[in-house]
Amino acid sequence: MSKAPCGHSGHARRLIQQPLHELTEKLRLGDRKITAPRQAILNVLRRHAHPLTIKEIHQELDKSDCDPATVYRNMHTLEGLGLVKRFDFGDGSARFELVEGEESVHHHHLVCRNCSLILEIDDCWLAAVEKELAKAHGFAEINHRLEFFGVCPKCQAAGAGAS
Amino acid sequence: MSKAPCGHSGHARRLIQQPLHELTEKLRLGDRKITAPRQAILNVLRRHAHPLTIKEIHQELDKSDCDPATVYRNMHTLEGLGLVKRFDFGDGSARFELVEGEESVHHHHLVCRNCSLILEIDDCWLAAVEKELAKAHGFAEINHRLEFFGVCPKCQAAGAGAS
DNA sequence: CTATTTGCAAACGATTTGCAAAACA
DNA sequence: TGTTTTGCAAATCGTTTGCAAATAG
Repeated sequence: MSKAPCGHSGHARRLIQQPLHELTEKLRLGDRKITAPRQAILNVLRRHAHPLTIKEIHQELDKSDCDPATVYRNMHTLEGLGLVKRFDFGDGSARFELVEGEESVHHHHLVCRNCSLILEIDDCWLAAVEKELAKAHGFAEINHRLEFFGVCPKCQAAGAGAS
Repeated sequence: MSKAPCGHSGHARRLIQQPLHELTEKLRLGDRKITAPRQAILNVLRRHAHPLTIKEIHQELDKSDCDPATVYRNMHTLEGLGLVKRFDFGDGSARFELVEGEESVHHHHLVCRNCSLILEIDDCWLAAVEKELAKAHGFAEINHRLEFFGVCPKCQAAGAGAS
């Protein structure tokens, strides 16, 4: 069916995929050890243009390369170092995506409510809104969490009419 | 200081607060029984202009008026009937807000990362974006989840500099 | 009276944590 | 070698569910 191992596919937004050594370099700069589990996790993330759940990451690790707890711990570590960004699609599982380059290119997703197909949405028009809110309510360091949900073309065709 | 029992306060956006009988009427129309727990829960929600967690709702119920499981079940029921709307601030707990009138007035929130102060944001500029996305990617029934986070004025003053 | 709802306790899934052993630097 | 990290198992947290008793209509 689809080529993505977990049923995800869709927009190949940015497959820039910095080489592994560039990622591990960031670990080093953060005084973090370059362990096998970490390299394995980074490699899994490098293979995907979409955010992955812990379960998806762990399953794709060569035959349980490491314990789930280790994945959880490392996602925190990597998030802290700015190597990955956490997303929340409201389904109870956190999702993680590799951050490219220096800055996290702020973006959102369009997720199929039915098959979980994920499209990356690059544009974000909310910086101006954030400024307005900051001014209007005196808040500082404003950011936002935004995701879109809908039914993808395939699922519309399949479930035509019924749910 | 604030009158809200759980430390929340801020924008008293819409305290329209339809009378209880108007709410229970909706239950009746949905073929749902008007039980004590349900009335109690609706009354708690009626007292707040901001979304509440299950725990907050349960704690405010007169001396454990009902079991937490009952609150969970009822929030599903009420959500299904369109009486409440579910929000997700990404902190692991669902939040529920009473829906006013017939339609849920679509809105978002500005949440203080430090003290959880919640402001209601009425404007939403994303209908147009949803249409664009629908057209561009062939998705149907698009909606979105959007919340803003920041540091409120008080917390800025308090934690000035340090975190 | 009959279907719905509740309370209670057990089950669940995602995530976290304590601790001793294993692995990096 | 000294510190970080891992594996494993147990603990937590929010939420769901099975089932018999209580209750609304």
